[in-house]
Amino acid sequence: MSERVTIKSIAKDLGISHMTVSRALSDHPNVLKETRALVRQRAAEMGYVKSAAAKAMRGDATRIVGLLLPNIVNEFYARFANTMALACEAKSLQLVIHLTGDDSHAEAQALKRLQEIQAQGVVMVPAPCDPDVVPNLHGLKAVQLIRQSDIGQPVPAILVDDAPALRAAVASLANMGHRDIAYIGADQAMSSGPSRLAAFREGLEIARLMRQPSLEKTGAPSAEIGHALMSELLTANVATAVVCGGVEISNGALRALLEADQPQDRGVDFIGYGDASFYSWIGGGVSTIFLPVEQLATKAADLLSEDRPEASILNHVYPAELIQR
Amino acid sequence: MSERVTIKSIAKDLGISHMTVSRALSDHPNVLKETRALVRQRAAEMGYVKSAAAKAMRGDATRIVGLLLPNIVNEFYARFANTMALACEAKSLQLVIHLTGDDSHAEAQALKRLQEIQAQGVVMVPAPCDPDVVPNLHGLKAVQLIRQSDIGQPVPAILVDDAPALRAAVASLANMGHRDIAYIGADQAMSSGPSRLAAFREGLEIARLMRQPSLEKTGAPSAEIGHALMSELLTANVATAVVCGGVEISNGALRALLEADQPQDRGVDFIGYGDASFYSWIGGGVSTIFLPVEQLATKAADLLSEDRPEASILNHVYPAELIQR
DNA sequence: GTGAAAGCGCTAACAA
DNA sequence: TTGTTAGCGCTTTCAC
Repeated sequence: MSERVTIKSIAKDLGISHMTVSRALSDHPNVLKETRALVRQRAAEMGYVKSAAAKAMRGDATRIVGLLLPNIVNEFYARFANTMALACEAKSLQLVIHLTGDDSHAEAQALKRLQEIQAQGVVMVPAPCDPDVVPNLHGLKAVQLIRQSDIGQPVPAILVDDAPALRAAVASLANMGHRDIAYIGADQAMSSGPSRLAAFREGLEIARLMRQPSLEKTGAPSAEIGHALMSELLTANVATAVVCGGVEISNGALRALLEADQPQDRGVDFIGYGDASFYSWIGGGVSTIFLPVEQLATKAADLLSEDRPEASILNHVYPAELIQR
Repeated sequence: MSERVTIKSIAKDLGISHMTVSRALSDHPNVLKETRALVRQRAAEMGYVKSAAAKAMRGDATRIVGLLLPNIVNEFYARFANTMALACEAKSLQLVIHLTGDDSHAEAQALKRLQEIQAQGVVMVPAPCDPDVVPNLHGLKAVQLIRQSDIGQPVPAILVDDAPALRAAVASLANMGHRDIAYIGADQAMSSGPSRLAAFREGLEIARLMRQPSLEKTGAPSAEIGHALMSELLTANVATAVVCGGVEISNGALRALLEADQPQDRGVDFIGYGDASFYSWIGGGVSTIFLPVEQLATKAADLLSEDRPEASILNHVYPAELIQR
């Protein structure tokens, strides 16, 4: 294939200095209009593209940011990625996506690769920390998402406060007359697991309902587990309502419910977690705890592109919202 | 913040030549074991990371590949991105995702950015071509996905052949006794629109059924349109079965169907398009035309990482599959 | 086994 | 207005 077109090759082709070419292509004032036009045309003809590598080596910002997610099929992450990708296009940032599978080794690897290409920053859902691997981000501007984990530096976090929504979920069910409200959520593997369960319990307390350990089901955050836990609940046939604490788990649980039950005469009231698109209509609409994904993603993009020195080691907390359907 | 750590700064720190540092860090044979150990340790302490820019400038491969998608919320694209991201991690490639929104201007822009960073290749769902913008990819190795569109060079394409599955869908409905089978799909804005409709018509012909123009509904590929077209169909109340030709459209149509209809006594048999996760269980399971996303994505990653010169301007066609539920 | 020089593509700073 | 020089971080080539 043809050789790479550089400002020097253009300069040679035109019999001028490569600096004139550089200036012409960079809109420097000190170039004759005619020269500039000539250069630009020839550059276009020859198929010139700036070398990002050369610019990066001179210290220019790369306009590359990273996004570390456990996966991207989970609808929450997919929507986050989508929104953030859009925000990045708008800010003319390139988005490098790494999937970590919640593995801290993969995470460390991804961070290293991002540093190598001098990414300007990274938004990461920190993997459950493995003390074995210390993800040292030497100077890389990082923003933690959803979860907070101690990596070397203190970094800002974008978090969701779902406690009020969870309490509201319990309250609304209690108001409907439910007394046997179950909870299905993630276990303590993630810090969010216990805190959601705690919020659920607070909700019970506020409603002056008894805690029933047999109605609190937790497990790994996956649709399969959610399905299994919900099935257990349905078999036991004690609970009259369920609140979910986890996106995947909610999907699985909902599936178990709809498989067992007809929407018409459903015996169990259900409040999901997350904003899967079909919640809005399936079975007449599923009440759910809505996470403000778009806001989170927009904020993340803002934090990365904003250049303020060290102003914001703050946490940015967005409230989840109970959507009743 | 601290200055960037380079081989030179390490060398100065250690009082040796930067070449020795380079060799030590690159596992060159000609370095004293002790020196190597010393250098590596100091490098780790100082937080050294290789400059990808410098390596790129010397002509080394960047190990960066691009992925251009219309969006990433569409479950098909999300799954594709997920699989390809995983494949890239496995091949230690970095994945840069650009969302084009099917806009050829955004597409051209994204391609340019990828060239600037010397991406090794790009997998792209070509935007409906706007003769205004010519997305010239000067030497960038490209692979087209799903759709085929004439960009400067001839490039390989990864395509889905859904015609057999569409015909099979019609056949299976005909076998069930349906005579008034409707079609809801994308219109001619995409090349896939007409070809799917054609396959549907072939299916009718094979089954010796009459074409009924009023039962062929097409429109823009969106869930809203799918919902609207399905609603029209239900109102008209002529069709006893529906085949979809489009992921988004299928989702919308299914929604309209489930809103109107109870799964039990459904009067309309439905065959969707795509592999949204809830198809497997919603309403007792939705028959659908399954697209082999994982295969496509794996193939795409392979094509980009394989280094064979120009061997494969071939198209790689994968058959869609009718899944009966 | 180690070091010095050169050059990848680009632009700031100076020279003409 | 245009040209020359130097250097960003790295490795290949050639000395030592």
